[in-house]
Amino acid sequence: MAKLKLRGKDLRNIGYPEGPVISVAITVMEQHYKHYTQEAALALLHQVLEAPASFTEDEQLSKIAGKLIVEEPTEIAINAEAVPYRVYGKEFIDEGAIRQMDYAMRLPVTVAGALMPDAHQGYGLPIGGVLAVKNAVIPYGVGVDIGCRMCLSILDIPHTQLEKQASVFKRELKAGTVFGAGAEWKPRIDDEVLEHPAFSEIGLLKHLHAKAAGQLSTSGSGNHFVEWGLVEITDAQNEFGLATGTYLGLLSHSGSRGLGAQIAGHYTKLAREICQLPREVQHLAWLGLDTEEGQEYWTAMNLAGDYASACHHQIHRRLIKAVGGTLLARVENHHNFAWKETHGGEELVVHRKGATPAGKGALGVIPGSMTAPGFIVRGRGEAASLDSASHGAGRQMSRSKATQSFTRHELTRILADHKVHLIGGGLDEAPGAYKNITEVMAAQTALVDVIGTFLPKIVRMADGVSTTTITLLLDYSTTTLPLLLDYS
DNA sequence: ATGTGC
Repeated sequence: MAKLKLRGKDLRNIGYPEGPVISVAITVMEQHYKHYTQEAALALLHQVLEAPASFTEDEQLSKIAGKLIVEEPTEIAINAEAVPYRVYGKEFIDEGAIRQMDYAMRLPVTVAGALMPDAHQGYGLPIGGVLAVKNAVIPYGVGVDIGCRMCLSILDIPHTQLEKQASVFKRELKAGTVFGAGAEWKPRIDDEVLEHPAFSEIGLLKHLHAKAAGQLSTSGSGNHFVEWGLVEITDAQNEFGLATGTYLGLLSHSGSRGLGAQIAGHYTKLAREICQLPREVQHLAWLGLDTEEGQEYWTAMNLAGDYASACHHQIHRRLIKAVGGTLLARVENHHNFAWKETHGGEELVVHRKGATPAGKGALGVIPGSMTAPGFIVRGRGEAASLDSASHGAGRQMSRSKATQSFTRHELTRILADHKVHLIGGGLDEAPGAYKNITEVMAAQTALVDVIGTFLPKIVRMADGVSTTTITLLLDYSTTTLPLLLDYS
């Protein structure tokens, strides 16, 4: 019987890639499968090529499989050129955010994007980044706090009561909210969002139901807040049918708490396994919208959005009831989310990571800071911004830099000057850590029209002490914690 | 942003 003779060409013909695998395969086959016909040898080699992972235990074929697994291109290339995109308020935006956006615009799935004037560096997509992609969703294009949103209630209580009855509003704000990582509201609240079928359909969500139930109506930490303030309606043609003038308002900013954070963490890890990208863009790993994983993320993301909304509604319901008010109008909008939208005649997935939806006529709230007004806005539907606007003033200083730059005494002075009462809050959230909201708004006059403003008066935030301090205090005694940390 | 770990 003729001895087996293989040539590189034979292997390339059945799909073998160029490289060392060719000679390794020829050597292995000619030494250990020499009694095989060429046809049988090539058939076997084809099997190894199709599923190298299933031959890793084979003494001889594993040598070929090993080369194939190593050589298999695992990294998805990004484009050399970025898709052009519009930057609003470029003079306010740090280089890091621009660099991240430039990278995002080079993904093969990217179709369009824009950068909002409050942009700053984040993980993967910058905060303030808008990214429209084809048939995929990027977990870190949405962000860790899925469904983070604003909710404003305008009440029928005369605005003068806020000063006259300040102690009542302060008391109820403290009694009706709870802040901090891991914070729970007790006793647990029933809400129909907890009955959502996704909680029983997706394994991860089954596991998270108890956490979600415990944290419903809580506010989290960082830049999250609940505040009483003065609404000034300036547009006589407002959608609420309200006369221009001053109203009492309740404004909250928070997201999907541990539920959303766990969903984000789980699916971005999964995306990074499935979609291996160059180091610079590894956080932008996506899930195909038509894959099981992508569909699961989409369902979970939407659940986290509904949950974040439910949290706001429960907080507002509790506080409005406590002060005996009636709702006149409400404005609510997500600013960390992805939507299926049509742009330029194409259905795309639009990620807004710290960006306010501003399609024509869409209402939203863009907060300022503790001492600067926020804005009630109506979207203008500007195509170049992909129907988006900023989600706030944006940080001009990192949390650590802000903590080093200000003293508690200075913060107290600034708050007093603006007649703002702060419960909790850290130096990392000091007004000076933020960009000038007036300048940021001026950079996006093409994106939104202003209907009115919201001026914070009684603000509650998480206690902004260092993580180390919290750990020490927790170790020391859980029961003394509220007293030690309450700056009010 | 979360609540605990390259």
